[in-house]
Amino acid sequence: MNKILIVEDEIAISDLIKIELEARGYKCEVANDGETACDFIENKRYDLVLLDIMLPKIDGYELLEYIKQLSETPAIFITAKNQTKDKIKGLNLGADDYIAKPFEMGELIARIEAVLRRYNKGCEIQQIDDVEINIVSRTVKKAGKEISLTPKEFDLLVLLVQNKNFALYRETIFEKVWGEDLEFETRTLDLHIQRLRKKLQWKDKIKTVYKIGYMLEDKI
Amino acid sequence: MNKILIVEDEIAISDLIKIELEARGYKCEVANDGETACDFIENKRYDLVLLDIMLPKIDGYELLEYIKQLSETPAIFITAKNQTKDKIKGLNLGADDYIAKPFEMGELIARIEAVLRRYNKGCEIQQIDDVEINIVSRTVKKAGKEISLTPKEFDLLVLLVQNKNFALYRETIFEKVWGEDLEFETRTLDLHIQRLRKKLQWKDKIKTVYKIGYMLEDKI
DNA sequence: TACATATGTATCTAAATTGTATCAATTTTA
DNA sequence: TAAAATTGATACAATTTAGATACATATGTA
Repeated sequence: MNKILIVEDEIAISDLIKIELEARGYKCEVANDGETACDFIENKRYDLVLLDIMLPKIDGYELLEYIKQLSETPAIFITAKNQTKDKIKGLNLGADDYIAKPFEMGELIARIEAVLRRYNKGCEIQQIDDVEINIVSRTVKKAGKEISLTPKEFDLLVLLVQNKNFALYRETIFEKVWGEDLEFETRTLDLHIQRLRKKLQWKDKIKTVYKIGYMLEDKI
Repeated sequence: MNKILIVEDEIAISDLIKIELEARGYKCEVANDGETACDFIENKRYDLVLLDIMLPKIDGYELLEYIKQLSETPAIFITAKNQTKDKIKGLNLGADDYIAKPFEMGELIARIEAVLRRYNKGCEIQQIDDVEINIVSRTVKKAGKEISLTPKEFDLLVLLVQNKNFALYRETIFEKVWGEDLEFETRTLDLHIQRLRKKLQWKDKIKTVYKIGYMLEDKI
């Protein structure tokens, strides 16, 4: 399930987009001004950001730069002005696409899907330190040597990697890896973390966030 | 046999890539500047182009546009700069993937294979080790000697080959080979895998991905 | 009909994965 | 600092899954 942040000051429009996207199975959050958007971006993880250029206080360009500093989250610009200048400026700053108001909802969906598809391409292989994770072949190598992980271990690793530097709640991890069909108050998750740490020799890299859950730390 | 064009002005690097790729069974040609590359692209056919962005005379972006005008050949960008901007620009222009110098050769190979898989270069004849699979005549040879496969076995083999190094879910295999009209919880698939392994002497090459399904492994 | 081939079922066995129980270590909190 | 809460470590048991084998049912062929 992809999570999309909609940054748009016109509530009529943001609501419309939200409804349409949710009908198509996306999970949406709305920020009606730049500050709220900043706050969301700092504290949550999105798969894509829809970004209006004309915003009160902080404008879309600034916001985009900020997003790109923090993460690799793709962004699509929305603007009222159908000006080529804006288009160029947006794309140069790192926007992945651009759509002008008024737009057909179908076109927006198509663009969102194109961008998400494009981003997922590059994600078949993830590299963290000397560990290479191949998501499609479900194999893991450390320093070139293959490490054998069990399915649950692999799924857990992928979740951690895809949310690196982001503390994940035990609850969230259970939901994503086990699918909430398991009792919550057991030592199962800890055990799997333990096994991952051992196999990858990631004693310190997988951090325990006391009373919260776990996090994969990947500083530059 | 896939043909790859390497466009890279640093001869040390282009040579290195060439050697590694040829060791893995790709046929390679090298162009050390944009003009030579143009010339090659006009006159020959490639399955994939590796494209350095920083080139003398004609740069990688221009070259990519030119390639995409002429053909549907997929392209992967190589660049020294690990800048998000470049990444976006490249992908927007139609690059299929992106890799930053310095890179692990293994990662480059994986990305090349991912792109080729995506393009599904529908080669009529596929070669895996000493096994030659002719998809149109539906015949299989191992070390030049014909192996007789049943229809289901052949379909299964083709599916595995066309998705090599890609873990296929049991469910997916059932869907593609049997067309979901078969009970899911049986040992049928396992049995067919077993028969394929025996006939092709591919005990280790067809890997069991525990709790997931099967994968044809074809590295190096 | 008898036979060969292809394909699926049933069943048992071996192996791998996953979870439970328990206690030790660590961190927080009072 | 002591008690409480939380997480780490270890051993083991239960469960799940895939491999192997024998056999059954088609389906077409001589």
